[in-house]
Amino acid sequence: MKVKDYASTAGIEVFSPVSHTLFNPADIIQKNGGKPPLTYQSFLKLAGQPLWASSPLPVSLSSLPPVGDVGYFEISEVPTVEELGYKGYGQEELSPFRGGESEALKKLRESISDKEWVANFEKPKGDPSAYLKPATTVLSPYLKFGCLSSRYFYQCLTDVYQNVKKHTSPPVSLVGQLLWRDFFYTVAFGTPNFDRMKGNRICKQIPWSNDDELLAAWREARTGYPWIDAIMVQLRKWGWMHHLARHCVACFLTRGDMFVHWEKGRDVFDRLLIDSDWAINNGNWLWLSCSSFFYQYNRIYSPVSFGKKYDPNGNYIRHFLPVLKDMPKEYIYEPWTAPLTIQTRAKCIIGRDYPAPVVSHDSASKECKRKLGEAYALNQKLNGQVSEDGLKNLRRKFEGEENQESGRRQKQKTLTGWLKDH
DNA sequence: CACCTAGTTGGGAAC
DNA sequence: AGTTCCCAACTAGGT
Repeated sequence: MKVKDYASTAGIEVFSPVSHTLFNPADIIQKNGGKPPLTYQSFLKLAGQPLWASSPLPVSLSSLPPVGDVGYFEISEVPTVEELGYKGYGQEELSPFRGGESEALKKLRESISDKEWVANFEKPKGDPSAYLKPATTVLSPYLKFGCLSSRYFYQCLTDVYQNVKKHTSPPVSLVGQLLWRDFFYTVAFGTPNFDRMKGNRICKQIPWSNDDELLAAWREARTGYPWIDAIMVQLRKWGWMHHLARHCVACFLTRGDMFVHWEKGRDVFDRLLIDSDWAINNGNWLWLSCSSFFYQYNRIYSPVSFGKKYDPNGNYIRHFLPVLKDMPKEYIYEPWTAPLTIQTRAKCIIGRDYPAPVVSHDSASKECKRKLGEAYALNQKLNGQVSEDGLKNLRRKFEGEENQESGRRQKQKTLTGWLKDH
């Protein structure tokens, strides 16, 4: 199919009529003076409405290329799972998600058929422990492989929004999720060495440890923290887990507990996720490791309480870690605290049937915070980001706000507390 | 009905 | 899109 034919059929601009993304990253970067926007909000402002979105969806294409017409390349056989290096996987180990465009469109229609659900969608409010019916659309693998067009998805969502009274907005809405995807594509496209720490101007330089033992325990789902290990089993078996579940394990590997380099975790996700996408995967590892975009390194996901608040009974853990299925719910998130009689009754002795924790979250997370604090201070010094004058300005601004608010507030915030929010 | 106590909930601040 | 601690406010039930 010729680009011009498609464009005239679709009634859209001749430039980039077909694309993997909603916007052209180069356009956004150009609008921003040559540098990619580094916050979602600034990205939204630059992006605006996509030009093609006001046109009706193309209902048919004038022509399709003959099967096998791929220009200079020969079509080769689709490699088998074994040929791709995934040996020893039984049928029950395979992802429950089927591939292909038909499946993608079926899933899309199912997802948008509940208009109220679409209108009220708010990420990250979904339940990461929901596995019978995931809290999100699970359309990411189809977007990644091009089985589903992000532009078509966008227009379908716009149609739903037009037929409801009110709907959520970016960043939390469903359209907001597509925009997150374009945000990461744009930054990734415009940032040299985006996929590594060294030579990457937006990445904090942090002296991550090189502990292969800890990395292996994380990768192989034997950290001793059932919430973490269950997520890693879901990753291995399904190739997909909920957004917040990914947050928990990424935080645990890097800045939360193990202090292992985010590039190592990135490689594992890249290999095992069925939706792994270079820009989005690297972007999220930069985010979760507090290397870029997000810098609140004190906010650490608890490997115990985070999952518990969604799934107090531990059903998710019981499903993905059957060895713990008879552990009483009082101990299932911290089985090493269960008395031996309970462990015996649950047929799960810690240290024999299921590992003891490889790190103590309490001390490990404190140590991580300390190291991040040091690394941040060093980065600041090296980059000269906060000069003496800059600090004075911040102090003046803080005192100004404090005076304005002191009338209606009894307690005073400290300067350090305030600085963290600004 | 006043008063007490234990337990729960919600918001703010520190880390 | 963090967790924990603390305290005020509130509830339920008992005396």
